[in-house]
Amino acid sequence: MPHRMLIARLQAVAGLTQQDRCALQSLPYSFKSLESGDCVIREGERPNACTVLMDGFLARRRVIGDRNQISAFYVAGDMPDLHTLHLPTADHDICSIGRSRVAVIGHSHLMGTLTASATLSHAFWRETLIQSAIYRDWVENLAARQALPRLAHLVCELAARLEVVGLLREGSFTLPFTQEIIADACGLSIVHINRTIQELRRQGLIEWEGHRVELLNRSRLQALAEFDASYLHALRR
Amino acid sequence: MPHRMLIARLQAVAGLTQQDRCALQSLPYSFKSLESGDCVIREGERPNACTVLMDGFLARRRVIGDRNQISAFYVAGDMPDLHTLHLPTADHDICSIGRSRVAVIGHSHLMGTLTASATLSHAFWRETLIQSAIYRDWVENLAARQALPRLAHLVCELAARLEVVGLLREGSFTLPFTQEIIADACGLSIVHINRTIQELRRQGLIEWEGHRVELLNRSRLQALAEFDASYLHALRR
DNA sequence: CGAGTTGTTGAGTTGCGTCAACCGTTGTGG
DNA sequence: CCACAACGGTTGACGCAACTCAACAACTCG
Repeated sequence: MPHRMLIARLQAVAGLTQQDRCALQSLPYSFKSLESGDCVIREGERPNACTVLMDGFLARRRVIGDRNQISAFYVAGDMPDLHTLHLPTADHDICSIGRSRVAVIGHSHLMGTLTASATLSHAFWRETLIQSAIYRDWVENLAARQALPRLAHLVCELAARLEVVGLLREGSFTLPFTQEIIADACGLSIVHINRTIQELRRQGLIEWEGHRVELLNRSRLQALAEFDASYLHALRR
Repeated sequence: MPHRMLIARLQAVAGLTQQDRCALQSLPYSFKSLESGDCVIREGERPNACTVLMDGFLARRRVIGDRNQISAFYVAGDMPDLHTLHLPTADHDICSIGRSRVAVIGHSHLMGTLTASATLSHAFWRETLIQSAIYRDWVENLAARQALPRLAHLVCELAARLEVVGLLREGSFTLPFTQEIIADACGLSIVHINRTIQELRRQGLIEWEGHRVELLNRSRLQALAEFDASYLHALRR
C-alpha cells in the first residue's frame, strides 16, 4: 500500500522501469499512526529511516524568536524527511497536523535500492528538487506579497498539490488546520489571518468552515495570488 | 581549474573516490564571463548545460507583482542550475551581480558520469539538498524576523558561505551589491534597507562601504540574527 | 456544568512603505 | 575642461498594512 503510493508518485514525477517497481515493492516498511501534534522527527535527531506520508498533513516547524514558524506543509505521497538520507541531522521538527498515517522505510534498505538503480536514484533526487521549487515559491510569496494574495497563494498551492493525489473533489478539500497554523506558515498574526480569510470569503473566492475548504472561483483566486502551478513541475497525474 | 573548484566542493560536502575525482577531471567544459546583469539562464528556457560559478555572485530572480524578487544568492563553487538536470524548464532568471565567471558543463556529459557512479550521484544530490536547507532558512528569515535581524541574518549567511570557499579574510568580504539588490532579497523597501544598514553600523556590528563589508563583532551580529551555521551542513572546509 | 480550544471583533500602536527631495560620485560628450 | 546626466546612497514627512492587547462568542469535551 505505501508501495503503491510511492510508485504512483515517482511514476508521475519521473519514469520507472519494471525492475525499479519491483525493487520498490520489496522494500520493507512499517506503519505508524500519529495524533495531532506528534512528531515524525525532531530537530537535532539523526534518524535512520525515511517516512512516506500516507494520509493527513505534516508541517515542518521551528521556533524563531518568539514565533513558531512553519516552513513547509506535506500532503499524502510526500516524503518530508527524504533529505535525511544525505544530511543526517534533522534541522526541524516535523509534526502531524490533525491525525495522520505514515509508512517508515529504513535508510539502509532505501540506500541499498538506490545505489542499485541509477534511474531510481534520479527519481528520488527529482522528488527533492520539486520540494526545493516549492520552498523557492514560499520565499517569493513571503517576501513579495501582502496578506491577501499571500494567503490566496497558499490555498492555491495546497489545492494544486492535493489535486495531484486525488484529494481535491469538486473544488473542495479537507484541511484540519487552525487559523494559528495558517498564521505560523504565512508569517502573519492570527488576528490578521482571521480578517484576511474573511476578506477572501467576502470576495466570494472561498468558503472555509470547520475542516473543509471550498474554492468558489478558482481562476479568480489564482489571478489574485498570481498562482501558476508550473513550479510543481512534474507533479502531474 | 573548474574541476579543482568542483572537486574541492564535493569533497567537502561528501566524500569522493579516486575514480570519482578522475571522472570529474575528464568532464569537458567551457568558460563564460558575465557582465553585471547578464543572465546564465532565463525563466522558461530549457538549458542543456549546468554552470559552476567560479568567481563573483549570481542571483535567482523573478518578477512578482511589481517587485523584482530575489530568492537566492550564489557564491563561488555553487552550481545554481544543477536542478535543470532533472527539471528541464527553468523557473527563474539567474543573473550576474557585478562581474562573474562561470564554467559550463553539458548535461549529457554530467549525466553520463553520474549514472556511472552512485557515490558521485549522491554527492551532487547532497549539494542540491544543502541548497534546499538554505531556501528553508530564507523562508524562516522572511516570515519570522523583522528588518534588523533579517538583514543581519543575510549578512551572516553570506559571510559563512564565503568563508567556506576562503573568501572571508579577517572578517571582511567583497560584496558588489547595491542596496536595491539587498532590498529585493529581503522583501523590504530600499529606503528601509538603507536605514537598517545604518542601524547595524550604529550598533557597531558592521562596516559597509562601497563593495566591502566588514564584520566588526561577528558573535553579537550572529546573536542578533539568531544565526546558526549548522543548516549549511556539510559545508566545511 | 466549567474549562479549554478556536474563531471573531474593536481600539490603539508601530514597523515599514511611499513620495519626494537632495547629495556625492562617476562617466560622458560637447 | 566643464556641464550634465545617471546612478546609488541618504534624509524627512506622512500614510497604511499589519501587530498587540483585550474582550467575547461558539464549540467541544471531561
